[in-house]
Amino acid sequence: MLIQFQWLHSELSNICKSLLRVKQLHALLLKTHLSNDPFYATQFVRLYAANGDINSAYHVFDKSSTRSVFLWNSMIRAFAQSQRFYDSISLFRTMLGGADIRPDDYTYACVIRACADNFEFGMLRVVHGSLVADGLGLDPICCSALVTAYSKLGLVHEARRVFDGIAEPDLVLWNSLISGYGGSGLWDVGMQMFNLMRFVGKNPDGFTLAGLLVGVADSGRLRVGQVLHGLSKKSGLHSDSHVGSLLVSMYSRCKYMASAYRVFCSIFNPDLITWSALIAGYSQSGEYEKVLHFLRKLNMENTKPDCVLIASVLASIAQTANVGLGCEVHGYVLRHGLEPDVRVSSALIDMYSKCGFLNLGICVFRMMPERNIISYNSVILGLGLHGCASEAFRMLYKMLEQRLVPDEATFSSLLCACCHAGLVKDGREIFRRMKDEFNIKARPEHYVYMVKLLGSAGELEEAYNLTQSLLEPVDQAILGALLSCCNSLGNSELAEIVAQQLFESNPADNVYRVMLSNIYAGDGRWDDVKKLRDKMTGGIRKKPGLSWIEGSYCQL
DNA sequence: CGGCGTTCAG
Repeated sequence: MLIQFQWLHSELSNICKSLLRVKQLHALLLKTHLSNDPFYATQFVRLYAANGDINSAYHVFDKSSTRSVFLWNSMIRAFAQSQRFYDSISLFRTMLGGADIRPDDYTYACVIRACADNFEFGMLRVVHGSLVADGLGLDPICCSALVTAYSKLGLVHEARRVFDGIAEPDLVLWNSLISGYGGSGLWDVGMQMFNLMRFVGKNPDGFTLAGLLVGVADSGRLRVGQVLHGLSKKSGLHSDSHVGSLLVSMYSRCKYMASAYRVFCSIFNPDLITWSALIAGYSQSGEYEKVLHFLRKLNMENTKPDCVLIASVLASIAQTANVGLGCEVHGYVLRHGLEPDVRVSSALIDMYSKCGFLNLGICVFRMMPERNIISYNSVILGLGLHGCASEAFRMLYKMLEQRLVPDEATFSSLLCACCHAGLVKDGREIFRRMKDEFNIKARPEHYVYMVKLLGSAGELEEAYNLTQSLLEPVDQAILGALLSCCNSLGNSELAEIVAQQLFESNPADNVYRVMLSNIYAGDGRWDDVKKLRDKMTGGIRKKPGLSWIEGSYCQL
């Protein structure tokens, strides 16, 4: 018997990756007098959960007569990590209700994280109150979990209040707050906290720099990013894989691909995420041939692209309308079973419809096991771009039936559909519903579509009134769209007014002067053309346009 | 058994 237990111990300490093996070991344990030992129960809860059998995990927990804190914590964590938030919370409540055992810092850390992951603000408040009542209000682990959770829910001020309650925050707590500011777009406050942290004598680690870099990369502040780059070099943290990836990503988002590549090269053994950051950078900067080049290089390293990388490669293929390549990637997706992934499928839909193969995009959409708002938006945009406005609207209603909430991009696609089909009435109506019914504030892109829609229907006055109802400064894209409508309708009086507004906000840009000059020319007002041309200094040379489509004309 | 950081799709 003893030999068997030693053997069991060593099996348990190995990572048990087979559910069958776990079941065999468990059956063996049940035959012994140790089956009631909370230590073994805890081990099996974890093993079952790690192998995806949450029901068996709960069975073990449920049948245990003596339950240690470890056992409770493991079960709560198992539920939380299997996306069963309500089961994990109800177990936590049971624990609170029972008199014999109290949650400890481990329990709270897990529950707090689960609340944040599920955006359960009300529950987070309850948990926070409860941990204070349990005397853990100043516990460093609970506090850093709270700081992260509040920040994730967009309540950085709450996070700050927790932080300020601690007399001597440890490094993790500093890092949590700094990441919280970074993730909430307040990178400058994050930098202030960072300086304060160094002032009180704490040395930053990789987490600190990563937290700062996330915010700086999002805001595209190249100078600050460069300072952080220097700082990470000085402390030897640039070789940290997370910091390295973030530096690549930061330079990529600033469109500084040469620097991004230099950082990439300085990383000893770049992982898939670092590669993806670089390749995504080339994709977003429009250097599409580099995307393929590095994809091939990655292939030679014997590393397989994952869903995230495939999605960004597909986005760059969509931009170049290279459907042959898109099909190759689709083949890769099918061979590796990546099609069920919403990110991959949404990117495929977009790629096919931007390449001119709407039907193939719709096929992918129909095959999807689960669809989210992005999948619907992709297919709505595809339909709209191909002039199928009524199908686009039908898709909106299907999406609403699935209880998905449309966002700004949904309405952008619908307005695009109305523009392509010339549906002025439906465009006006959906624009109104977006604001009144769905409480979405119209963004510049929505106004651009509305102006185009009204302008192309000859409703110039209504389009002009719409732009004048906006707060100053009006986005140039909106006024530019209006000016372009004036051009096609030959209305030089309104064009003058609109162009004047554009010149005031952006005196250096000659694009709109050229447009106005063309409108004058169309009216035969050559004196005005000359006056305008004289005001233009510097280059007014047009960049040559490039366009190509591969294979779009073959019928499938 | 724990608290902080990395790539992506419309």
